[in-house]
Amino acid sequence: MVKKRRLDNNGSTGFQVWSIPRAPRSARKKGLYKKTTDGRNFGAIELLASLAGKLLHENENSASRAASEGCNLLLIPKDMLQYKIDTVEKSIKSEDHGSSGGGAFALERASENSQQKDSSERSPKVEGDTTWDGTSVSTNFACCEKESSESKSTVSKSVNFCSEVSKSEKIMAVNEQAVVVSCSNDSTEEHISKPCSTNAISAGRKDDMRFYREDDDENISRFSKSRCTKSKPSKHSHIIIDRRIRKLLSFKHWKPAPQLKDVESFGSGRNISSNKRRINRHSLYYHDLLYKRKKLLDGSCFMNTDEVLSSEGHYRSHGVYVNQYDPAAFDAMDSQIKFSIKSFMIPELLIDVPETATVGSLKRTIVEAISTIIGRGFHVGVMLHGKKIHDDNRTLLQAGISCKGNLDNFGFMLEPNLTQSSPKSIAPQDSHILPCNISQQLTRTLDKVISDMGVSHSSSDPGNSTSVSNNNVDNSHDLDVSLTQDIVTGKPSFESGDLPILQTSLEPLAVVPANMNNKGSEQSQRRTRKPFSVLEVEALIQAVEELGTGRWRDVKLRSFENKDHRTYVDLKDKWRTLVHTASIAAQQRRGDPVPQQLLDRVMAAHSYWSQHHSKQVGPIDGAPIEITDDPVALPSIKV
DNA sequence: TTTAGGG
DNA sequence: CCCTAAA
Repeated sequence: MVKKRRLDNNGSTGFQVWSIPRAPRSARKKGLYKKTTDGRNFGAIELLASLAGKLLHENENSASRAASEGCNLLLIPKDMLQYKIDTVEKSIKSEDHGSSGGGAFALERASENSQQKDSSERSPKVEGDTTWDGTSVSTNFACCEKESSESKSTVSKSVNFCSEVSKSEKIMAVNEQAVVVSCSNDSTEEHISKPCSTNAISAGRKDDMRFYREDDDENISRFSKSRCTKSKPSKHSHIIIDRRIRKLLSFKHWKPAPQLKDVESFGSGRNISSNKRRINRHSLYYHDLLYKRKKLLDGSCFMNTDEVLSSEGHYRSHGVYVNQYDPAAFDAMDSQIKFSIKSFMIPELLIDVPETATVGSLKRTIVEAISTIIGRGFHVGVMLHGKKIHDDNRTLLQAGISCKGNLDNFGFMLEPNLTQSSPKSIAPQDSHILPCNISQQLTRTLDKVISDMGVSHSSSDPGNSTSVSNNNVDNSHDLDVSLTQDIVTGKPSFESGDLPILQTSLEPLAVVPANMNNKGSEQSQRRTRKPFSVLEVEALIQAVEELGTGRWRDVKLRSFENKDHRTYVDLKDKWRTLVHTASIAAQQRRGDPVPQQLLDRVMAAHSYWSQHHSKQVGPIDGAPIEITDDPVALPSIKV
């Protein structure tokens, strides 16, 4: 899935970026959209670069048009930028000269030049109804090219990158005057509507995206950090890129910040997942996005620009984001450009909290630790299983934190504290970049807290103690890769640009799950494994013996009606594994052993129902088949 | 929504 | 367990 491609357009700055183009599910499923390891696939930046190059030679009209639709995005090499700024400034004043779709046009040509073949990525048209008040919203990218043999530029190039992908719209969201953007799957609607308020726009200027030199992490190069305000609308131009780019660069890397209502059901990923799935196709897309993102973990692919996008297509106005640059992640690739959204980062915080500490003291500890870095103005909430722990007087032990052990459902929540809000102290603009990311650090902190406390498995459910234990093992194991995963999964981040929300929103900013390093968070969170008990297995076998396979819903209704955590899909899966288990040597079986007797029944029922069409002639209640008397039901030896 | 399978 | 094409 990882697509990388270098583009050297018109001899201008070459961009290289990691991009994860999407293809329709069907295409992907059928392998029509296999990744190409030779990097033949286009990259978003490549298109952007092409565009930039083209734009350099386009007339001002294009720029004007672009600026008028600045909700999209811009990516221009810095050296071009100066040029564009000038031209845009002029043309903005003279208004749009009717060069509708100039940007798109450029893009189309660019795509041709870049040998873009994918028909599904046909050059789209600029949305005619997209409006823009002409005010610039800009986000800066400072990029640093890694020196490579093929790179012409030996020195870093700076790029201005203005797009919804990165900042502008997010910032608008901050002020709750968001540009409404609804994203959806390929070839469907996207709406960029409502011009952003200048107010919102002005907030965007704080954003800053940077590229780091891979080989010089500590000496992070910062480049163009220009900003735009409503007073200086044209400081940065905007060039509209079509929805293709938008999808490439943004949607697949966006993730919504959990709202409290989502968080409330944090502990039941299933509910979240299924509910989300019902909302609309946006959420479907989102869900898919997360899924893909999750898959990216394996592919070491990343390009993270965190965004807030609710399933309704509205930006949420609260969220804590941390974007993170992980050198290690890049090491795996010979990428030339690394970039990271400027984030509000916090150095590692190690906090020792005794098990007997109270929740309140834990909160205070966290607040203290963080506030020394970002200042006051917030407080920390502790979430466990989707519920805020309000009783600060309870100890962690009493709160169940030490007992649960399962950090899946444990997290912190940074909340604004209006009484102490102080923009200056909270949002140190252009603050130095600290080496760590808050979510990660919170994670680590929490992990440490938990580990220091020593996980006491005083679980009341003996059947779960093992899984609890396993979870802890997993957590510690995953810790090492949390950085990468943060990037890939786009964990909520804490950006200076977002910080103003701290003063404007009463709602929790976000939940920072303690184990953000886990594969999924929020709605994509995998259900905690719940092994089938022997009794359940027996019930399943019983039901299948009577109903046959292929009637999992009936099986569910019959024997697992009151077990919400066992879906018919689960039952089906379990049966499949049972059949498999029964067919392999006992020595190869894992997990809690299932009595051979039951496995024999499994094989018998499986054989029987594979010979009989369960759907049609399934035995009825009270008249279960006598499998053991059926010749074909004899335990099969075959594998 | 269910079923059936791949992962 | 998850995900999803098909039915």
